[in-house]
Amino acid sequence: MKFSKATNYALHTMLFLAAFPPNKLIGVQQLAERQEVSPTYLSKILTKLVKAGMIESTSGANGGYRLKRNWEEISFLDVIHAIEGSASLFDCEMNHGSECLVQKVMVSAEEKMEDFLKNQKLSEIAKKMTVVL
Amino acid sequence: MKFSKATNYALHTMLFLAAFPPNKLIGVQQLAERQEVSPTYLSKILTKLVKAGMIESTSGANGGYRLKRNWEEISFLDVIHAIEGSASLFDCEMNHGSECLVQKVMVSAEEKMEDFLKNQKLSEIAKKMTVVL
DNA sequence: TCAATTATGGACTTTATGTGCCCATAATAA
DNA sequence: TTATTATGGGCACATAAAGTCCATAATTGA
Repeated sequence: MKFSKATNYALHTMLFLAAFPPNKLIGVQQLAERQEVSPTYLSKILTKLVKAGMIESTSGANGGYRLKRNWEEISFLDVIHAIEGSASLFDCEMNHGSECLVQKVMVSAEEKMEDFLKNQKLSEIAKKMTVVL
Repeated sequence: MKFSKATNYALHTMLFLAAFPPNKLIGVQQLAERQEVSPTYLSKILTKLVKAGMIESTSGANGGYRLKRNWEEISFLDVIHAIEGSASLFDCEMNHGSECLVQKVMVSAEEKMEDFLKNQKLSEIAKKMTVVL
């Protein structure tokens, strides 16, 4: 039961882009260097963010990534779901058909965490950060 | 990012024991049959609960497991920590030394979930359950 | 005391997933 | 056209979860 490193990379990348000059493109090379991760691996993660509609990419020389217009409303939870999926953290598997009380409690617990993460907007957190560009 | 099946088995076992006649011992065989899991695997999980001080075991014929005296105060979170450990769900690993804002947000989120689980006492949940002994 | 029963612990296999790399392909700019 | 950059498939490695097998210890009952 751990958040993946991929989620960590995704969150850091999004916050970095939030502090980066808007509309300016930045390549996966530079993003990868900052986080000390291989560009090939990071690019897989970025592709997921593209498909989730959070960032957009441009191929070719001087290409790269940048945030999409609606980025100010993107929350930590959105990023996490884009990388890890949105499935419940707890599967009961027993009690086929009938509802499981354990499951209900666990799902409620998970919702407490998600409600919090839903309110952590990238734009708000980025303001609090000191990013060295 | 998933809770393990082991945690599921542990929670179900604890709730079953809570609905079982107190002081009466029940063997791993019967507990395993209920949950459709192999007795050898379940016994590893039960040993963790014993070491965490939640249940006690007796070897030999007619031996088995039962709750310890303080069981009414045991929460879901206690059981989860006994099985999965108490480490944070999120490790930043970057920003050696300096604090990471992403890490702080994630830890806060985790605490929201844990605060909820801390208040879900086995005794309370067991009351709401219909267990067929 | 002996045999049956039950938990404990070590070592192992299997399976799944995360992490990371390599290379071919597509798209774009100079 | 060539250099650059993203995309995608496939492969390899590491790690952890899930589960098995067997030896050992403890306890009960005959």
